[in-house]
Amino acid sequence: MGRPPCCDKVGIKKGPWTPEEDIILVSYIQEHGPGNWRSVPTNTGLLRCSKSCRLRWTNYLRPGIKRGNFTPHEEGMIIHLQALLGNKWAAIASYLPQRTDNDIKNYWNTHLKKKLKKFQSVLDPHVTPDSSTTSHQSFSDRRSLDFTNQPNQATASSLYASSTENISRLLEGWMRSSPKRNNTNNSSDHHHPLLKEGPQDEKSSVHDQQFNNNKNNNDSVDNSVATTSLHCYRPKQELQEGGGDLISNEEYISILSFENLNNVSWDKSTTSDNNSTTKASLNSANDHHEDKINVTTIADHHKIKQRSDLHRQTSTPPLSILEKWLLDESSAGQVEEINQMMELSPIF
DNA sequence: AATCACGTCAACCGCGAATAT
DNA sequence: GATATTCGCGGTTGACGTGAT
Repeated sequence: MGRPPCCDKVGIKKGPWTPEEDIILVSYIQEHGPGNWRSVPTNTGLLRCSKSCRLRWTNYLRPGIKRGNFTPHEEGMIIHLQALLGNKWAAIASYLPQRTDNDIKNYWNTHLKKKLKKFQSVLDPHVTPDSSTTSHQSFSDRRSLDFTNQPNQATASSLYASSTENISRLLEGWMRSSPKRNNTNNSSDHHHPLLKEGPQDEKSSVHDQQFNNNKNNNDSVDNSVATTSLHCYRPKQELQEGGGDLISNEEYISILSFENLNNVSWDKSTTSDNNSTTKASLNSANDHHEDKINVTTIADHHKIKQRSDLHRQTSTPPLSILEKWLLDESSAGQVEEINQMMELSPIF
């Protein structure tokens, strides 16, 4: 006996959401808070299934989402977390609060995978492009291959912006009126952003309010939805100066370092508060089984982390060294930093 | 100018886990 | 404890845009 569908297929609308639908959904969630998705379609009159509503909210309408180009730091985080956790996009997204798992997944599949392949072929022509491991990656890779397809991203961003601009403004108004976003008890705040005009000159208000802790100022200061502001990073220059795909000695060293990093559990360097795990890790630096256990531990941690995500956004938990680094986007000299970290650590 | 191929990404689907009854 | 319901995740699809021919 199969599981019944989440919603009646008859009369359910599919496909892209219209601004009107977005407004209805946002309006409802503002009043009732996210959750109880089952009741959303019936209460709002939206001809969408509950899953679709939830997805639309979590991936696009939820305040605090940053869209548009991924920064080099974000790329690095994704690459390393993917190497560590595998395709646990939700877990990875928990380290990038402004990015959705769907966004990260898409970015990985469309951009980073290719970069890795390209890089691997440059690094070692004998390695088959689709060799299973994706851990042989480094910031150097990012730096050398960065932004080779910026124009496409820019195009996509502006397209998105054009379709959701209204929602963006709508959300801005909401954020101003209800600082405790995503609070399921915020129903007392009945201020309707829909009925309020959101001045365009306050576009930075959406996610800045929530994630001030881990944002650097070099990052996009534009809205959670894409804006016309696009970035031009220095790596582009480096790319040109460095002669395209060729990598320098320094970068090569960095690559090797990251290989080491990925061959051992990150727990070894991060779980100072977990003696047993750390000990086990230290005692078996080359033991893959042990590594798996450690990775599992981290994955479990992520699961727990996800569950408390809603509450986490207002109270930052203690961060491990790794997490601190991951979330510290001001680490402009990340490559050097990581190399130093690994040099200092006997584990590496 | 028309057509084709490719890239991107929003959205859907199916499954498993979590929670409620 | 068993069953039903809901939620969340990851894989995949398909529409759309862009560039090449």
